[in-house]
Amino acid sequence: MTAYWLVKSEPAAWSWDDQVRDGTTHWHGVRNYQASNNLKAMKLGDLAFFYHSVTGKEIVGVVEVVKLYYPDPSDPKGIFGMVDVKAVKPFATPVTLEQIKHDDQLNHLALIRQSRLSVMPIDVEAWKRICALGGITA
DNA sequence: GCCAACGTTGGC
DNA sequence: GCCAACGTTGGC
Repeated sequence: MTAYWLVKSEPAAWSWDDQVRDGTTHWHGVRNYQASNNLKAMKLGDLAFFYHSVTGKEIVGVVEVVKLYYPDPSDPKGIFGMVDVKAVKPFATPVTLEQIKHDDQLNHLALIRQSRLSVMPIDVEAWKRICALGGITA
């Protein structure tokens, strides 16, 4: 059973274009227990929305989990881990934070309620709805 | 173990 | 650029 997620990245640091160019990458740098626990819960083949935070504030594409949680070598304390993700497809139309905030079926998401969380689960209904808004098939 | 101080994220 | 939210750190 595929689970669905959302991961955030500031495009100035790491953008969807960077992700597409490099294909498969290490989702390193998470330094928050809740986000890290979400990474830990990801399974191979799970899908995640790729969200541009700060600049853009919109979901721009879909990535797939291709390697399970393992230690993040960039964490000097060796506490946090990461997964590997691969670009799957871009949204035909990016779905903005503004849209999600004003959508009765979507404004329950942690993206709105917990704005600082950088890795979060997305329920199936919300996944389907956002895919529809983005002009892609779920 | 509490809590004040501090640092970071991310929307506005 | 500001600041609210909130997680982390460290003194006690």
